[in-house]
Amino acid sequence: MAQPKRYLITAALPYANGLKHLGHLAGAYLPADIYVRYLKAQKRDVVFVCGSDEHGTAIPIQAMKEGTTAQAIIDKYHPIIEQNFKDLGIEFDIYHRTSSPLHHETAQEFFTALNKKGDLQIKETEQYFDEATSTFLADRYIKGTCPNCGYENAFGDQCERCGTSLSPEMLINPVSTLSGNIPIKKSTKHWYLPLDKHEDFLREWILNEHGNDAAANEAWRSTVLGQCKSWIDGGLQPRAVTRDLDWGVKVPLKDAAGKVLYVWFDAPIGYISATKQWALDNQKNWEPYWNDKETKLVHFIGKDNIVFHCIIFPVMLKLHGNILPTNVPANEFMNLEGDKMSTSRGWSIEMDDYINDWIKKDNGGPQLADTLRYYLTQIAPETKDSEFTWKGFQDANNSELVSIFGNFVNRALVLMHKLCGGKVPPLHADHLDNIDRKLVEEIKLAKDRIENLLEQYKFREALFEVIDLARKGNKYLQEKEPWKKNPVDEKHLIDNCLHICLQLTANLAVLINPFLPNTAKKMLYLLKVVDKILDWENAGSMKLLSVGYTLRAPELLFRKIEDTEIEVQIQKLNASKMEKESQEPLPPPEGHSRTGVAGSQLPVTNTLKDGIVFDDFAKVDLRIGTIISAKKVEKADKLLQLEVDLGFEKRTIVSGIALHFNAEDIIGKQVTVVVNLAPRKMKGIESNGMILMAEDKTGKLHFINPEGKIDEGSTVS
RNA sequence: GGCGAGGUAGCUCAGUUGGUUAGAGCACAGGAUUCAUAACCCUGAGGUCGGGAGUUCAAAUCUCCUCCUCGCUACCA
Repeated sequence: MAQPKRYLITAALPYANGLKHLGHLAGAYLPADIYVRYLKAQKRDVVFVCGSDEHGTAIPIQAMKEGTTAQAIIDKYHPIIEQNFKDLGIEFDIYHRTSSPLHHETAQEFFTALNKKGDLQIKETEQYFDEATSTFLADRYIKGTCPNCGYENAFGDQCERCGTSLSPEMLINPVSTLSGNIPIKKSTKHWYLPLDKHEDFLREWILNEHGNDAAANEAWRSTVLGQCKSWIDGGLQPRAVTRDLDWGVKVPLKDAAGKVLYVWFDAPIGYISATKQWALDNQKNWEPYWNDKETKLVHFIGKDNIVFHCIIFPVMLKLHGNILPTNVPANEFMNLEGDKMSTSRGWSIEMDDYINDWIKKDNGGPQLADTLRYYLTQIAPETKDSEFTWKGFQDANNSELVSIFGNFVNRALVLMHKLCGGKVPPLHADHLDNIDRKLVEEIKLAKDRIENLLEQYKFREALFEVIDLARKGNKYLQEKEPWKKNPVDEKHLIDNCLHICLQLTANLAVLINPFLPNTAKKMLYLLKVVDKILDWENAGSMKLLSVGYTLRAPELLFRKIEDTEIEVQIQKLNASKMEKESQEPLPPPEGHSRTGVAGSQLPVTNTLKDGIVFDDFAKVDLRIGTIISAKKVEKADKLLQLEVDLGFEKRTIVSGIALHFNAEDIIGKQVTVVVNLAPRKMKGIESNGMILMAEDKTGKLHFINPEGKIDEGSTVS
């Protein structure tokens, strides 16, 4: 297949409302960086763009929580995240931000182009409106009681306690968080992207052109294809492009005051505006990167972003006349020590934490950035969710980087100093044997294999090949045993062995460079050669070092990581989790953002419901009953169908507690029942009443029942 | 419940269109060695390929059923 004329590589825009963790790094930024470094070593025309995603409601809400402004929030996190990437060797050509004027213009132009062509639909809907502040309320600005778990401070889009997705209409007693008033319904106009009209295009483009048996094009990962298929088959809906909010890119129309572009619409356009800014900074033309069919566009993302990069953004690009991505090598998720990573639950390692603990310390430095890059690549969730463990991190460093790779390089240099006077020895071609020739051949083969794997985004395997080549070097040294050779009679054998080992070392520098750039640099220093050696075309060559050249004294590439260091980290992790858990109430166990790469951490406080008078309470008829039968409701995960003996009658009650109790375990239990609640049908079964449950801070449910068994039908007041 | 992705040695994972005794790395055990960060090198043990049935001369690989994990979705008063 012909090589693309140029590449545009993107990594998901981090949402600028907080720090990013190692899962994000492993999922998108690191593989993207490796790919880009490889392409650049190949001297291909490539631009690597990224930047902060700074719009959306989570940011002004974060600002409210911290008692500051949205602008202050993004100005705080944008530079930190940017610096974190630098410290970890993620080298973007530009790290832009969506709050920049250039981005606003670009996004507005994009919207206008689609709108003028009639690609957008306009719909009027009723939405909650706060009369006190004269604003339509975004989902996040409405609080109310969660219909699922009864939590009083659920947001209009999601309950932060039980994790249920909501819409503002579902909330009981909705309240505006801006004024505290009860919002009214008011009609508002919005623009929609009719995704349903593009189903045929998506089906053809994704499933046929990039399906498993795609002949000419790149086949996408099965995880990505599967998710796309699931979305398309599920039926696509028109999606609102605008919303009522004052934080974001203003809708560029006269009759759209108070409206901004929905963050999911403007964020991916951030890739384009970043490219434009890069072009301005470097006196280049950005247009071919987005418009010329000979550009290869690749999006590196985590799996939570698949729908945006494979379905929605491609539709936008197609309508706008841009090129489409050639591939979207999304990674799955990386768990941490047996549990999902989550900043809000304190179960994560932020990039910032790692940098402070390992890279900035005296014993760390850039080599420990490489150790992290090594381990994260080795366990990259390319085909399924994977798991970060501190023990695994230590093992990867100690038994692979130190023992195999670092050790080989060190042996080669030490032996060269001991046996060859600190200079690159000559090669005596007439004395080469099969073992020598085989190793030389292996170096060339390794280069080809690594190249192929990288082109297929198989970073884990590619990295293994580099280490494996170092392993072959160790084996070769063992077979040759130059330290046992007679320095006079067998000098030519010593020379040949060390000559080959040193050339191999230089090759290892070239091959490891995309993965561990700091290590490659250090190797160049030891070998006293210039950066140019790292050009990919040099891999496989046995002429990288000149004969007779003096090299530097050996230095260790990696240090060992001690058990005590690992213990400290594990303790730190547990402490952070405990600390978060002691704060009430507990954030939901999961939840990934729909636009950026990170879920947001949200403030939640316990507030009391409004006061009531006795008569209000007296309306509720509470009775004690005994569960006499219980069975799971078909086709529902959370529902149990109960029969409750209330003394005066037996009733069927459907209760959403199946995730907490087994049907057979609760038979005979006494419960408190609201008996005068209006009947309601669920899954075709009429429920006549409601079982009262208490929920502890871990989210576990408990029955409310009398201390000892009492008569059914007893009143509660 | 529906859809999607997975379930292969203690751990992390490979296994192309079904074909000889199912592979690798790490960890582990034994041996050898000492140039090297007690590192390297050799050898070995370890798996009824989640479970069951079927198709086939032959199945980790195809079909059906079933269990478990993850994601999306439905249900949730």
